[in-house]
Amino acid sequence: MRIPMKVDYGVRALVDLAGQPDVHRPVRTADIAGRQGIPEPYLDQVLTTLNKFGLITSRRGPQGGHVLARAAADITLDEVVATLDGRNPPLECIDDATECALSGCCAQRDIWRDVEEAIHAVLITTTIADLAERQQARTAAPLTFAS
Amino acid sequence: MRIPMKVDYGVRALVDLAGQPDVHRPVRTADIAGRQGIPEPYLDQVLTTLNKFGLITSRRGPQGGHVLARAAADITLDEVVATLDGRNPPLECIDDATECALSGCCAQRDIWRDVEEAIHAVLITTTIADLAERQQARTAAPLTFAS
DNA sequence: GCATTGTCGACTGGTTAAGTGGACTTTACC
DNA sequence: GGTAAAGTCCACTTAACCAGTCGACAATGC
Repeated sequence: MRIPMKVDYGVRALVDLAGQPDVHRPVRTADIAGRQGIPEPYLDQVLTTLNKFGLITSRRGPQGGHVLARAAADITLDEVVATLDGRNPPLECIDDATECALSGCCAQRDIWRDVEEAIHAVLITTTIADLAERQQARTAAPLTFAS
Repeated sequence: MRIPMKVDYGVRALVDLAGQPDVHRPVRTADIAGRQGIPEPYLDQVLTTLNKFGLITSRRGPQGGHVLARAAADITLDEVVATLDGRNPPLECIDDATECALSGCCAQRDIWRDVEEAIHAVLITTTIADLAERQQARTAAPLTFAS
């Protein structure tokens, strides 16, 4: 039951983009990687798939970089997960009943589906904008216990 | 976000045991594997760890096999997952804040924790007995659309 | 044309899902 | 009581997948 690193990195990158002062100026992979502590060559792959699926738009060359393709408030976490994790159901049989001969009378299947829906419920109600906002509130007024 | 096969198999095996007419007679690995469509040598490993962590008790030799160590109603899915999947948090930083230098002001962390808790909530309210009951209701009165 | 930056593919190391073979334990039978 | 068979237990191997690295290529701007 782990969140793939791809997803974590992808969300972090999108939040980073959403938090830029000028949302239309492209941000370089290296900058995001540096700020977010992500191995750059790997982030590279993640951003490429985000671009391919239309969550960001990327421009090459000098002054190139990545920009959110849509308003941050329009990008739900659920969509990011689906894009990067390839719409994987938690178990094969949940989407494809033929995968398991016992599906017809399988009690577990309901439970795993409940789990999936519980996850879905959390992810669909959260947008990149929510996270960026929360993030900014924290960095602006960091918790200083020792002041 | 996948359920490991170990977990699926483990749950299936426990439900199988709970559904036996005589709960105190040991059931062989091969029988469970056959009924549930699980590769036998792999189920073997799963049952061994379930035994090691006290969810079942196993006896070797002729007439040997596996028996639930406790009442099926006392075994929650959450416990099975924890036993077989080794209490993995969805992301390192959730249990161990030192894992990520940015934890202090990381907005995502809350969300992943919400996801974890949503999963937990489903799993902790479901017991092996629930599943066994549901299972028996289905096999007893299967859906016969064409009658 | 050349530096800069994203894109793409191959490659490596670790983890998971399985399969294989053998050791160990208990029971039944003679 | 000794022995063979029926079982679980345990260590090793293989194949596939994920995380991460590296290097060649393509596009863009000056």
